[in-house]
Amino acid sequence: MAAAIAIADAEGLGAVSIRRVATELGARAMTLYSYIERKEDLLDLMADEIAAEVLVDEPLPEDWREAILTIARREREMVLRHPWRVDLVSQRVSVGPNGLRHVEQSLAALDGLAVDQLAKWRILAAIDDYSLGFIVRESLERAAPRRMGVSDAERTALAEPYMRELVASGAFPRLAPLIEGGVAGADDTYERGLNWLLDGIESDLSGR
Amino acid sequence: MAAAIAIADAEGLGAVSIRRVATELGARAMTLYSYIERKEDLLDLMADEIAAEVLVDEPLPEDWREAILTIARREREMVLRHPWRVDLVSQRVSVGPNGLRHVEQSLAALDGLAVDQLAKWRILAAIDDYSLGFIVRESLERAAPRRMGVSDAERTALAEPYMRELVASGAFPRLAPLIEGGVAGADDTYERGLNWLLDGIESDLSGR
DNA sequence: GGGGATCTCGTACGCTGTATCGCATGCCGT
DNA sequence: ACGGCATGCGATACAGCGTACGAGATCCCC
Repeated sequence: MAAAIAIADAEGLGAVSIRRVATELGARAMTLYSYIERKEDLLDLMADEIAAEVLVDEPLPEDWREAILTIARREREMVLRHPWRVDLVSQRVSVGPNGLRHVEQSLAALDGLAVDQLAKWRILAAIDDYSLGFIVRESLERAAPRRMGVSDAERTALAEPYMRELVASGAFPRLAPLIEGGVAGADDTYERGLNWLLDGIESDLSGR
Repeated sequence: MAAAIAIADAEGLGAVSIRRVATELGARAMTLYSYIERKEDLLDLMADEIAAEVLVDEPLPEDWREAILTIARREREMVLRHPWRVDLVSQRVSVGPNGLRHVEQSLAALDGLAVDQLAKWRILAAIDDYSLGFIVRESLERAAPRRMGVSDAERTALAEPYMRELVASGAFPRLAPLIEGGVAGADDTYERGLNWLLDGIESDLSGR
């Protein structure tokens, strides 16, 4: 598991093959099958292993919003450390021990709220959905240049006239200025969206 | 492209191999390489093709929240029709013509808002992130039973004692009742979360 | 010391994406 | 009408994948 995670961290999930992991361990491919039944099991184990990294050790803040933000930040940081996590997101339901501990801790963050468990569950689901979406998109944007390999400048060069044509076509009057100007923006995007969502939840809780 | 989409709809993205698509077209594998350079190109084309399905034909509602909801619903419906879309989400940045038209239309939904383009961009990003996260999670949950194939009952049988042990262990006091009771819940989860987010955005816009 | 269980892994099968190259076809200029 | 060339199809092949099967080696226990 540790070997597989090391490979994935360094070279991406695509580099994690049974043979490769075995080699890294000084063994042969089929040896791994003494410990796992299929490759998917290894992926599940990897996911749960890094899920431990989002667990908050110190006591959670009293304020539920601060508690949620603390956890959410750790989720994001974890994925930045292990970008391959997003590749698993769309294909494996991960409910290992550490994943469950994380859910339990997220529920604990809402201890102060005077609503029933189901309501808390729904609140968490919404927050998780936003987090997941943001993290996937962020990861993708970070990975995009790297994925293109050496062709980075080349792709940009190819994209240039394409963009220029789009702008010139006049079919995208609202999008065009954003492309031309670039959408740099500060890096507080994650927390801004999260706070919008928390604001909405809070105002709903307080009877709107 | 149409052949590939048909295969993916019916059997999942995993069934879309070059040979398979070629066979479906009465051709041989290498023939496809006359039209695409690599398989990734085909995937990009497929993604942009179905992106057309989220474009709203009729005029958008005046109210920006209604307009956003209209578009968001179409996104979700599209992915329900083509669940394999989520498999692409974590590996391809898709900016084909239809994808761009979709972005332009989303910006148009915010025409009524009195903020600059960058602010609109940020609002859209937050909404998109939530949508993406929800849709990925929903898709995953729908796919999970199917993915396990015949072992559906078998897996449930395996999971049963595991869950029982978790509940009994007392390590998950908040999670346990949710597991025991099941988390059915109504199916308006998507729009509830979306509305929370829109509430937060709106109150921010109105000067809080 | 014998025997049974356990762990390792050599081999092989069917699958993947795609590089290379031979062939057949059709169009074009003379 | 005919020769030559461009174009597109596809056969073959290669390196890689996950993993089923079963042989061999090792270790432990009676």
